[in-house]
Amino acid sequence: MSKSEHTRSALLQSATRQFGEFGYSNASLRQIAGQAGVDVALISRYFGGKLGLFDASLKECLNWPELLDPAKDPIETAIEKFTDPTSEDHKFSTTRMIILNADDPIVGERVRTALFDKLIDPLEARMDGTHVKERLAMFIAVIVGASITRYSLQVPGMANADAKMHSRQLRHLIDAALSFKC
Amino acid sequence: MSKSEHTRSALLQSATRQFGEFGYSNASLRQIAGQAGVDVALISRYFGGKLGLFDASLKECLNWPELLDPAKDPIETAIEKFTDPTSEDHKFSTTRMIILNADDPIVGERVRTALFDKLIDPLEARMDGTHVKERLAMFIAVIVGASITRYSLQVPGMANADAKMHSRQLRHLIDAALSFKC
DNA sequence: GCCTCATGTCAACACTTGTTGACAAATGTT
DNA sequence: AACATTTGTCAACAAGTGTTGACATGAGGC
Repeated sequence: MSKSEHTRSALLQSATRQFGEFGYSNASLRQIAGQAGVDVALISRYFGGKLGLFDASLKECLNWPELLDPAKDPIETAIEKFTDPTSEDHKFSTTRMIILNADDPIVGERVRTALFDKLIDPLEARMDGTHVKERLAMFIAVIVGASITRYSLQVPGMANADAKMHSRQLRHLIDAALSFKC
Repeated sequence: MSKSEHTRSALLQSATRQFGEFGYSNASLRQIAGQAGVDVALISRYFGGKLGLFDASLKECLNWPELLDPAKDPIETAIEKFTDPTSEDHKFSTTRMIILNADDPIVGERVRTALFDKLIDPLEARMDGTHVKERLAMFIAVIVGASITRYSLQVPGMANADAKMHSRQLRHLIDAALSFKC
Protein backbone atom coordinates (compact mmCIF):
# COMPACT_ATOMS: atom_id res chain seq x y z
CA MET A 1 0.00 0.00 0.00
CA SER A 2 1.63 3.20 -1.15
CA LYS A 3 1.78 6.33 0.93
CA SER A 4 -0.87 8.13 -1.07
CA GLU A 5 -3.29 5.23 -0.86
CA HIS A 6 -2.82 5.19 2.87
CA THR A 7 -3.74 8.85 3.39
CA ARG A 8 -6.55 8.50 0.87
CA SER A 9 -8.14 5.67 2.80
CA ALA A 10 -7.55 7.39 6.15
CA LEU A 11 -9.35 10.41 4.77
CA LEU A 12 -12.19 8.27 3.50
CA GLN A 13 -12.66 6.48 6.79
CA SER A 14 -12.60 9.70 8.77
CA ALA A 15 -15.06 11.29 6.34
CA THR A 16 -17.50 8.40 6.68
CA ARG A 17 -17.44 8.80 10.45
CA GLN A 18 -18.03 12.54 10.35
CA PHE A 19 -20.67 12.44 7.62
CA GLY A 20 -22.44 9.64 9.46
CA GLU A 21 -22.35 11.42 12.80
CA PHE A 22 -23.02 15.04 11.86
CA GLY A 23 -24.30 15.00 8.30
CA TYR A 24 -22.76 16.54 5.22
CA SER A 25 -23.21 20.20 6.06
CA ASN A 26 -22.26 19.92 9.71
CA ALA A 27 -19.10 18.00 8.97
CA SER A 28 -16.02 20.20 8.57
CA LEU A 29 -13.19 19.36 6.22
CA ARG A 30 -10.66 20.59 8.72
CA GLN A 31 -12.10 18.26 11.32
CA ILE A 32 -12.13 15.34 8.92
CA ALA A 33 -8.54 15.98 7.94
CA GLY A 34 -7.53 16.46 11.56
CA GLN A 35 -9.05 13.15 12.59
CA ALA A 36 -7.18 11.47 9.74
CA GLY A 37 -3.95 13.18 10.80
CA VAL A 38 -3.58 14.87 7.46
CA ASP A 39 -3.61 18.35 5.99
CA VAL A 40 -6.91 19.81 4.75
CA ALA A 41 -5.60 20.67 1.33
CA LEU A 42 -5.08 17.01 0.54
CA ILE A 43 -8.82 16.51 0.36
CA SER A 44 -9.01 18.72 -2.68
CA ARG A 45 -6.05 16.93 -4.18
CA TYR A 46 -7.37 13.41 -3.74
CA PHE A 47 -11.12 13.87 -4.02
CA GLY A 48 -11.52 17.16 -5.82
CA GLY A 49 -13.41 18.74 -2.94
CA LYS A 50 -15.99 18.12 -0.25
CA LEU A 51 -18.58 16.77 -2.68
CA GLY A 52 -16.16 14.32 -4.22
CA LEU A 53 -15.21 13.09 -0.77
CA PHE A 54 -18.84 12.58 0.12
CA ASP A 55 -19.53 10.71 -3.12
CA ALA A 56 -16.65 8.36 -2.44
CA SER A 57 -17.84 7.78 1.11
CA LEU A 58 -21.42 7.21 0.00
CA LYS A 59 -20.36 4.77 -2.68
CA GLU A 60 -18.38 2.75 -0.17
CA CYS A 61 -21.28 2.73 2.29
CA LEU A 62 -23.77 1.39 -0.22
CA ASN A 63 -21.63 -1.23 -1.85
CA TRP A 64 -23.49 -4.39 -0.87
CA PRO A 65 -22.69 -7.10 -3.37
CA GLU A 66 -24.30 -9.77 -1.18
CA LEU A 67 -27.63 -8.30 -2.20
CA LEU A 68 -27.26 -9.82 -5.65
CA ASP A 69 -26.04 -13.21 -4.45
CA PRO A 70 -28.72 -15.67 -5.61
CA ALA A 71 -27.80 -18.05 -2.80
CA LYS A 72 -28.87 -15.62 -0.11
CA ASP A 73 -32.25 -14.30 0.87
CA PRO A 74 -32.05 -10.58 0.02
CA ILE A 75 -34.31 -9.53 2.88
CA GLU A 76 -32.17 -11.37 5.41
CA THR A 77 -29.10 -9.81 3.89
CA ALA A 78 -30.64 -6.37 4.16
CA ILE A 79 -31.54 -6.96 7.80
CA GLU A 80 -28.01 -8.00 8.61
CA LYS A 81 -26.48 -5.06 6.79
CA PHE A 82 -28.88 -2.53 8.19
CA THR A 83 -28.65 -3.64 11.78
CA ASP A 84 -24.89 -3.80 11.21
CA PRO A 85 -23.68 -5.94 14.12
CA THR A 86 -20.04 -5.59 13.05
CA SER A 87 -19.90 -1.86 13.66
CA GLU A 88 -18.96 -1.23 17.26
CA ASP A 89 -20.67 2.12 17.18
CA HIS A 90 -23.95 2.63 15.44
CA LYS A 91 -23.30 6.33 15.25
CA PHE A 92 -21.44 5.66 12.04
CA SER A 93 -23.59 2.98 10.46
CA THR A 94 -24.80 3.05 6.90
CA THR A 95 -28.33 3.65 8.12
CA ARG A 96 -27.27 6.88 9.73
CA MET A 97 -25.28 7.92 6.68
CA ILE A 98 -28.43 7.65 4.58
CA ILE A 99 -31.00 9.05 6.98
CA LEU A 100 -28.89 11.96 8.12
CA ASN A 101 -28.14 13.14 4.59
CA ALA A 102 -31.29 12.26 2.66
CA ASP A 103 -32.69 15.71 3.42
CA ASP A 104 -29.57 17.75 2.93
CA PRO A 105 -30.11 20.56 0.43
CA ILE A 106 -26.82 19.77 -1.31
CA VAL A 107 -26.34 16.01 -1.23
CA GLY A 108 -29.90 14.84 -0.53
CA GLU A 109 -30.70 13.93 -4.11
CA ARG A 110 -27.44 12.02 -4.59
CA VAL A 111 -28.19 10.01 -1.46
CA ARG A 112 -31.68 9.12 -2.57
CA THR A 113 -30.71 8.05 -6.09
CA ALA A 114 -27.80 6.02 -4.72
CA LEU A 115 -30.19 4.39 -2.26
CA PHE A 116 -32.52 3.40 -5.06
CA ASP A 117 -29.85 2.21 -7.46
CA LYS A 118 -27.87 0.21 -4.95
CA LEU A 119 -30.50 -1.05 -2.53
CA ILE A 120 -34.18 -0.54 -3.16
CA ASP A 121 -34.33 -1.47 -6.82
CA PRO A 122 -32.24 -4.65 -6.39
CA LEU A 123 -34.35 -5.62 -3.39
CA GLU A 124 -37.59 -5.01 -5.27
CA ALA A 125 -36.40 -7.11 -8.18
CA ARG A 126 -35.93 -10.11 -5.92
CA MET A 127 -39.21 -9.94 -4.02
CA ASP A 128 -42.36 -11.69 -5.10
CA GLY A 129 -46.02 -11.80 -4.19
CA THR A 130 -48.52 -8.96 -4.40
CA HIS A 131 -47.98 -5.33 -3.44
CA VAL A 132 -44.24 -5.64 -3.63
CA LYS A 133 -43.66 -1.89 -3.64
CA GLU A 134 -45.91 -1.26 -0.68
CA ARG A 135 -44.46 -4.07 1.43
CA LEU A 136 -40.91 -3.08 0.57
CA ALA A 137 -41.58 0.52 1.56
CA MET A 138 -43.02 -0.67 4.86
CA PHE A 139 -39.96 -2.82 5.41
CA ILE A 140 -37.71 0.19 4.84
CA ALA A 141 -39.88 2.23 7.18
CA VAL A 142 -39.46 -0.30 9.96
CA ILE A 143 -35.68 -0.53 9.57
CA VAL A 144 -35.26 3.23 9.40
CA GLY A 145 -37.70 3.96 12.20
CA ALA A 146 -36.16 1.43 14.54
CA SER A 147 -32.68 2.77 13.90
CA ILE A 148 -33.69 6.35 14.64
CA THR A 149 -35.76 5.42 17.66
CA ARG A 150 -32.96 3.34 19.14
CA TYR A 151 -29.88 5.41 18.34
CA SER A 152 -31.00 8.96 17.61
CA LEU A 153 -34.07 9.55 19.74
CA GLN A 154 -32.90 7.01 22.29
CA VAL A 155 -36.38 6.05 23.38
CA PRO A 156 -35.80 3.76 26.39
CA GLY A 157 -38.05 0.92 25.20
CA MET A 158 -35.62 0.38 22.32
CA ALA A 159 -32.45 2.14 23.36
CA ASN A 160 -32.15 0.09 26.54
CA ALA A 161 -33.22 -3.18 24.99
CA ASP A 162 -30.49 -5.80 24.76
CA ALA A 163 -29.61 -7.34 21.41
CA LYS A 164 -31.99 -10.27 21.80
CA MET A 165 -34.96 -8.13 22.78
CA HIS A 166 -34.32 -5.62 20.03
CA SER A 167 -34.04 -8.41 17.51
CA ARG A 168 -37.47 -9.66 18.61
CA GLN A 169 -38.92 -6.19 18.22
CA LEU A 170 -37.44 -5.85 14.76
CA ARG A 171 -38.63 -9.27 13.61
CA HIS A 172 -42.14 -8.62 14.83
CA LEU A 173 -42.41 -5.36 12.89
CA ILE A 174 -40.69 -6.72 9.79
CA ASP A 175 -43.02 -9.69 9.69
CA ALA A 176 -45.94 -7.31 9.87
CA ALA A 177 -44.52 -5.16 7.09
CA LEU A 178 -43.86 -8.05 4.73
CA SER A 179 -47.18 -9.76 5.40
CA PHE A 180 -49.17 -6.65 4.58
CA LYS A 181 -52.09 -7.27 2.25
CA CYS A 182 -53.75 -4.21 0.83
CA MET B 1 -52.20 42.49 17.77
CA SER B 2 -49.43 45.00 18.16
CA LYS B 3 -46.77 45.53 15.57
CA SER B 4 -44.08 43.77 17.55
CA GLU B 5 -46.24 40.71 18.14
CA HIS B 6 -46.88 40.55 14.42
CA THR B 7 -43.22 40.47 13.44
CA ARG B 8 -42.48 38.12 16.29
CA SER B 9 -45.00 35.59 15.08
CA ALA B 10 -43.93 36.01 11.45
CA LEU B 11 -40.41 35.25 12.53
CA LEU B 12 -41.54 32.24 14.50
CA GLN B 13 -43.55 30.80 11.64
CA SER B 14 -40.73 31.31 9.16
CA ALA B 15 -38.27 29.76 11.58
CA THR B 16 -40.43 26.67 12.05
CA ARG B 17 -40.55 26.20 8.29
CA GLN B 18 -36.80 26.55 7.86
CA PHE B 19 -35.85 24.46 10.89
CA GLY B 20 -38.31 21.78 9.77
CA GLU B 21 -37.04 21.75 6.20
CA PHE B 22 -33.28 22.13 6.62
CA GLY B 23 -32.55 21.50 10.28
CA TYR B 24 -31.08 23.86 12.84
CA SER B 25 -27.57 24.16 11.48
CA ASN B 26 -28.55 24.40 7.83
CA ALA B 27 -31.13 27.08 8.45
CA SER B 28 -29.78 30.60 8.07
CA LEU B 29 -31.03 33.51 10.14
CA ARG B 30 -30.83 35.82 7.14
CA GLN B 31 -33.01 33.42 5.18
CA ILE B 32 -35.50 33.09 8.02
CA ALA B 33 -35.69 36.85 8.41
CA GLY B 34 -35.96 37.33 4.65
CA GLN B 35 -38.87 34.91 4.39
CA ALA B 36 -40.58 36.75 7.22
CA GLY B 37 -39.94 40.07 5.49
CA VAL B 38 -37.99 41.40 8.42
CA ASP B 39 -34.46 42.45 9.28
CA VAL B 40 -32.04 39.85 10.68
CA ALA B 41 -31.12 41.89 13.71
CA LEU B 42 -34.68 41.65 15.01
CA ILE B 43 -34.16 37.97 15.76
CA SER B 44 -31.60 38.83 18.40
CA ARG B 45 -33.91 41.49 19.77
CA TYR B 46 -36.99 39.30 20.10
CA PHE B 47 -35.53 35.88 20.77
CA GLY B 48 -32.04 36.60 22.05
CA GLY B 49 -30.39 34.69 19.23
CA LYS B 50 -30.65 31.61 17.04
CA LEU B 51 -30.95 29.23 19.97
CA GLY B 52 -33.74 31.22 21.56
CA LEU B 53 -35.60 31.25 18.27
CA PHE B 54 -35.24 27.50 17.97
CA ASP B 55 -36.43 26.94 21.51
CA ALA B 56 -39.53 29.01 20.88
CA SER B 57 -40.24 27.12 17.66
CA LEU B 58 -39.69 23.74 19.30
CA LYS B 59 -41.95 24.63 22.20
CA GLU B 60 -44.73 25.60 19.82
CA CYS B 61 -44.29 22.43 17.79
CA LEU B 62 -44.58 20.13 20.78
CA ASN B 63 -47.45 21.80 22.56
CA TRP B 64 -50.11 19.10 22.33
CA PRO B 65 -52.60 19.63 25.13
CA GLU B 66 -55.00 17.07 23.64
CA LEU B 67 -52.60 14.40 24.81
CA LEU B 68 -53.71 14.97 28.38
CA ASP B 69 -57.41 15.12 27.63
CA PRO B 70 -58.91 12.14 29.49
CA ALA B 71 -61.81 12.00 27.02
CA LYS B 72 -59.53 11.13 24.12
CA ASP B 73 -57.48 8.04 23.35
CA PRO B 74 -53.89 9.26 23.55
CA ILE B 75 -52.65 6.90 20.85
CA GLU B 76 -55.30 8.09 18.42
CA THR B 77 -54.43 11.66 19.27
CA ALA B 78 -50.76 10.98 18.62
CA ILE B 79 -51.54 9.38 15.29
CA GLU B 80 -53.59 12.37 14.23
CA LYS B 81 -50.94 14.85 15.33
CA PHE B 82 -48.05 12.94 13.84
CA THR B 83 -49.63 12.31 10.48
CA ASP B 84 -50.71 15.94 10.63
CA PRO B 85 -53.42 16.14 7.96
CA THR B 86 -53.92 19.87 8.50
CA SER B 87 -50.48 20.81 7.28
CA GLU B 88 -50.58 21.29 3.53
CA ASP B 89 -46.91 20.44 3.26
CA HIS B 90 -45.35 17.70 5.31
CA LYS B 91 -41.95 19.24 4.79
CA PHE B 92 -42.71 21.37 7.81
CA SER B 93 -44.48 18.93 10.07
CA THR B 94 -43.62 18.37 13.70
CA THR B 95 -42.28 14.95 12.85
CA ARG B 96 -39.66 16.46 10.60
CA MET B 97 -38.82 19.11 13.15
CA ILE B 98 -37.99 16.39 15.65
CA ILE B 99 -36.25 13.88 13.40
CA LEU B 100 -34.18 16.42 11.54
CA ASN B 101 -32.81 18.00 14.71
CA ALA B 102 -32.57 15.10 17.15
CA ASP B 103 -28.99 14.47 16.00
CA ASP B 104 -27.81 18.03 15.76
CA PRO B 105 -24.66 18.62 17.80
CA ILE B 106 -26.07 21.85 19.22
CA VAL B 107 -29.81 21.38 19.70
CA GLY B 108 -30.08 17.59 19.66
CA GLU B 109 -30.29 17.19 23.40
CA ARG B 110 -32.91 19.91 23.78
CA VAL B 111 -35.03 18.20 21.14
CA ARG B 112 -34.82 14.83 22.82
CA THR B 113 -35.64 16.08 26.30
CA ALA B 114 -38.54 18.13 24.95
CA LEU B 115 -39.77 15.06 23.10
CA PHE B 116 -39.75 13.03 26.30
CA ASP B 117 -41.29 15.70 28.51
CA LYS B 118 -44.05 16.69 26.14
CA LEU B 119 -44.85 13.48 24.31
CA ILE B 120 -43.32 10.19 25.29
CA ASP B 121 -43.71 10.41 29.05
CA PRO B 122 -47.36 11.57 28.88
CA LEU B 123 -48.10 8.82 26.38
CA GLU B 124 -46.45 6.18 28.51
CA ALA B 125 -48.42 7.30 31.56
CA ARG B 126 -51.67 6.66 29.77
CA MET B 127 -50.90 3.26 28.29
CA ASP B 128 -51.61 -0.01 30.02
CA GLY B 129 -50.86 -3.70 29.62
CA THR B 130 -47.47 -5.36 29.66
CA HIS B 131 -44.25 -4.14 28.07
CA VAL B 132 -45.50 -0.60 27.84
CA LYS B 133 -42.06 0.87 27.19
CA GLU B 134 -41.23 -1.61 24.46
CA ARG B 135 -44.55 -1.25 22.67
CA LEU B 136 -44.44 2.53 22.91
CA ALA B 137 -40.94 2.60 21.43
CA MET B 138 -42.11 0.38 18.58
CA PHE B 139 -45.04 2.71 18.01
CA ILE B 140 -42.68 5.68 17.80
CA ALA B 141 -40.43 3.73 15.45
CA VAL B 142 -43.31 3.06 13.09
CA ILE B 143 -44.48 6.68 13.04
CA VAL B 144 -40.97 8.03 12.55
CA GLY B 145 -39.97 5.42 9.98
CA ALA B 146 -43.10 5.90 7.91
CA SER B 147 -42.64 9.66 7.89
CA ILE B 148 -39.06 9.44 6.73
CA THR B 149 -39.76 6.76 4.17
CA ARG B 150 -42.66 8.69 2.71
CA TYR B 151 -41.40 12.26 2.78
CA SER B 152 -37.62 12.18 3.05
CA LEU B 153 -36.50 9.06 1.25
CA GLN B 154 -39.56 9.13 -0.98
CA VAL B 155 -39.71 5.39 -1.46
CA PRO B 156 -42.42 4.92 -4.12
CA GLY B 157 -44.40 2.28 -2.22
CA MET B 158 -45.21 4.91 0.40
CA ALA B 159 -44.47 8.22 -1.29
CA ASN B 160 -46.92 7.50 -4.11
CA ALA B 161 -49.59 5.93 -1.91
CA ASP B 162 -52.76 7.95 -1.60
CA ALA B 163 -54.05 8.98 1.81
CA LYS B 164 -56.28 5.92 2.19
CA MET B 165 -53.60 3.44 1.26
CA HIS B 166 -51.01 5.09 3.46
CA SER B 167 -53.44 5.09 6.33
CA ARG B 168 -53.88 1.33 5.89
CA GLN B 169 -50.13 0.83 5.88
CA LEU B 170 -49.76 2.89 9.04
CA ARG B 171 -52.57 1.11 10.86
CA HIS B 172 -51.17 -2.27 9.97
CA LEU B 173 -47.76 -1.44 11.39
CA ILE B 174 -49.12 0.38 14.42
CA ASP B 175 -51.35 -2.56 15.29
CA ALA B 176 -48.33 -4.81 15.10
CA ALA B 177 -46.29 -2.47 17.30
CA LEU B 178 -48.95 -2.17 19.99
CA SER B 179 -49.79 -5.86 20.03
CA PHE B 180 -46.19 -6.89 20.59
CA LYS B 181 -45.73 -9.44 23.35
CA CYS B 182 -42.18 -10.04 24.45
C1' DG C 1 25.33 13.99 -7.62
C1' DC C 2 21.20 15.58 -10.10
C1' DC C 3 16.97 15.64 -11.90
C1' DT C 4 11.93 14.45 -11.65
C1' DC C 5 7.84 13.45 -9.98
C1' DA C 6 4.87 12.37 -6.12
C1' DT C 7 3.47 13.98 -1.73
C1' DG C 8 2.87 17.19 1.97
C1' DT C 9 2.83 22.08 4.13
C1' DC C 10 1.40 26.56 4.66
C1' DA C 11 -0.77 30.94 4.03
C1' DA C 12 -4.08 33.37 1.87
C1' DC C 13 -8.59 33.92 -0.68
C1' DA C 14 -13.56 34.92 -0.91
C1' DC C 15 -17.62 33.84 1.29
C1' DT C 16 -21.20 32.96 4.79
C1' DT C 17 -22.48 32.70 9.43
C1' DG C 18 -24.50 34.77 14.09
C1' DT C 19 -24.17 38.77 16.76
C1' DT C 20 -23.65 43.60 18.20
C1' DG C 21 -24.09 48.61 18.64
C1' DA C 22 -25.01 53.01 16.83
C1' DC C 23 -28.44 55.38 14.56
C1' DA C 24 -33.23 56.49 12.30
C1' DA C 25 -38.08 56.22 12.17
C1' DA C 26 -42.40 55.56 14.10
C1' DT C 27 -45.67 55.48 17.77
C1' DG C 28 -47.68 56.89 22.12
C1' DT C 29 -47.91 60.14 26.21
C1' DT C 30 -48.00 64.31 28.58
C1' DA D 1 -45.56 70.61 20.19
C1' DA D 2 -42.12 68.09 22.84
C1' DC D 3 -40.59 64.24 24.87
C1' DA D 4 -40.04 59.06 25.72
C1' DT D 5 -40.49 54.47 24.30
C1' DT D 6 -40.97 51.19 21.04
C1' DT D 7 -39.66 49.33 16.66
C1' DG D 8 -36.82 49.02 12.61
C1' DT D 9 -32.41 49.82 9.69
C1' DC D 10 -27.78 49.52 8.60
C1' DA D 11 -22.91 48.54 8.76
C1' DA D 12 -19.47 46.27 10.86
C1' DC D 13 -17.35 42.45 13.66
C1' DA D 14 -14.98 37.98 14.56
C1' DA D 15 -15.20 33.32 13.50
C1' DG D 16 -15.58 29.51 10.55
C1' DT D 17 -16.16 27.51 5.90
C1' DG D 18 -14.20 25.25 1.29
C1' DT D 19 -10.80 26.10 -2.02
C1' DT D 20 -6.53 27.48 -4.30
C1' DG D 21 -1.67 28.23 -5.50
C1' DA D 22 3.02 28.76 -4.25
C1' DC D 23 6.47 26.46 -1.97
C1' DA D 24 9.07 22.64 0.74
C1' DT D 25 10.19 17.96 1.29
C1' DG D 26 10.53 13.37 0.10
C1' DA D 27 11.80 9.12 -2.74
C1' DG D 28 13.34 6.78 -7.00
C1' DG D 29 15.73 6.79 -11.80
C1' DC D 30 19.49 8.33 -14.71
